[in-house]
Amino acid sequence: MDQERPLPSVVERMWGREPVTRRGPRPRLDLATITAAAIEIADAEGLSGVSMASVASRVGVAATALYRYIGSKEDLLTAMADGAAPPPPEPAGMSWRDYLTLWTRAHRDIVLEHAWLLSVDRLAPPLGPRRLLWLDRALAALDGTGLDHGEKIKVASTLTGYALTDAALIHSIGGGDPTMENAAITGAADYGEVLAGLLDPVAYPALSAAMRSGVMHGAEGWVDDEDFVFGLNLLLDGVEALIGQRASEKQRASEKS
Amino acid sequence: MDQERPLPSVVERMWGREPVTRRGPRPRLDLATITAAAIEIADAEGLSGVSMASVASRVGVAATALYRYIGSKEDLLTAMADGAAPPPPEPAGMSWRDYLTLWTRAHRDIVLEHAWLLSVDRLAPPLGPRRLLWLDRALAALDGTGLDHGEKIKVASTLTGYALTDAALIHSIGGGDPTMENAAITGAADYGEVLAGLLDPVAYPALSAAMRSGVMHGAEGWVDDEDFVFGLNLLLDGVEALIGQRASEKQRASEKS
DNA sequence: TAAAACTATGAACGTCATACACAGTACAGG
DNA sequence: CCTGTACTGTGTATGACGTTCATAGTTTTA
Repeated sequence: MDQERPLPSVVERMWGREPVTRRGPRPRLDLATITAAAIEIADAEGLSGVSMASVASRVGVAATALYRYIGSKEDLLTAMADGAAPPPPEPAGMSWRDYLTLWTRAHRDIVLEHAWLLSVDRLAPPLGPRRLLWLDRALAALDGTGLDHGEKIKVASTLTGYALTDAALIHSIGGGDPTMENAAITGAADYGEVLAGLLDPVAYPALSAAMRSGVMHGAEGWVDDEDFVFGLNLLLDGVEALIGQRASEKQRASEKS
Repeated sequence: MDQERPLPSVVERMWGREPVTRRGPRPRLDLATITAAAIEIADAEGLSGVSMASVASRVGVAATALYRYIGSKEDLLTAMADGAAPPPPEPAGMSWRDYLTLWTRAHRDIVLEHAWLLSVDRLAPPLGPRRLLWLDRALAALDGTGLDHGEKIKVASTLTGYALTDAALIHSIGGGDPTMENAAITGAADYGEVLAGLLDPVAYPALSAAMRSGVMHGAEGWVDDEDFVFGLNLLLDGVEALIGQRASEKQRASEKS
């Protein structure tokens, strides 16, 4: 019943806890170089280019050698998802709102730079050191707002979800990377036209009205930073309202005493 | 240059546009029964149980017969993602806010019932008839709020993202389905403990403070409906503020005239 | 009745993740 | 210094899977 839970060994390795034995040949690899290689491949060729064989050959070993470091390909993907995150921006005296805006946008940009994250990230709570550092900074930004720990975490995870949603939208509509894999739609204009052609105005009254109105026509940037800020502000306005509510609660309590 | 864009043939078939030829043996299948079979398998065994062979055998044909109806497994997954959506709730005289709350929760519940959607859904804009019906109803609920079409769409897509985020959170933390595939974490209590054990309080000050505070301890429902409503209200408060802003703009314009 | 158009089949291929036995290598203790 | 031990990378093998293709069978059209 201690904290001696086995814990996925990949997670251990992500935290630098490589096994401590000093016997046999010195390992030629470590988890970091493996994941770095895998990330490079995924960035260049998409996730479908990432196979055990391709990663192994990039780091110069046989395919099966990787299994000395990771238990399965799933583990590799988990490690990649953490490894793709750079250090978070530091909240150098910014307001919580400015920082979280910056934080969320940066988060989204990472996903856009590594579009394969959209296919890897199951939105599961992170366990790797890099992703947790991001979480930490978001919580830190909310210090002094009167929110409790649970609320802060929920705010952060909601913002994470928003970053992912926005990235997915930009990627699937505007993007059109050459390395894109599920390129169902090639541009915003197409999407609007296709929909307009498919929709029965009786069964889909509101949607076909929207399509006829010409939103989404004109591919150039109907999903742009303004739209990102738009949706984000919906959230942050809500957060701000909550903070105000907590503050007034606290004030009322102090008046009472 | 007409709207005669080829359009993924799966999409055509999702809309019931099966080819019209009347020669040769009558087809024994159609896309709907194939996707229904695939969805049943995915619900029962998870996404990894869904192979061309397993789906084909469930509908009683050889594996390769499926390729008469779908171009690839990717197409099958696309069709599954649409087919898993039941008809949306109808806004029987509800306020936009009540309806969107209902809508988002129902959306999330669908994802929870079909957890494999988390791995299939790339958050790409939908093209199938069922998913678009959901979108239509959300837009319809926002009629009369003064928002323009683009804003309505952005609100709906933000809510979609929120539903997915929340479903992912519940699934990965609380869930613990037997059919779960990437069961990295088995319960909320574990998550908090594991994190508390891993974190260096110096490098992760805010996060380890949160962990020490005991949030996330006690697996029973730290992610519950209250939390869902909490985050959702952040969003809806923002939407409400926007609607108010649009309304006052309109009023000012009419005063001026 | 014959051709045409379409359907399902079975075999075959290439790719991939992964298991396993083996060979080589470095440290520990005598 | 030397031997055992524990660990690392390799090669081969296997089974599952997605997909292609030629073929045989079936229904409609002419």
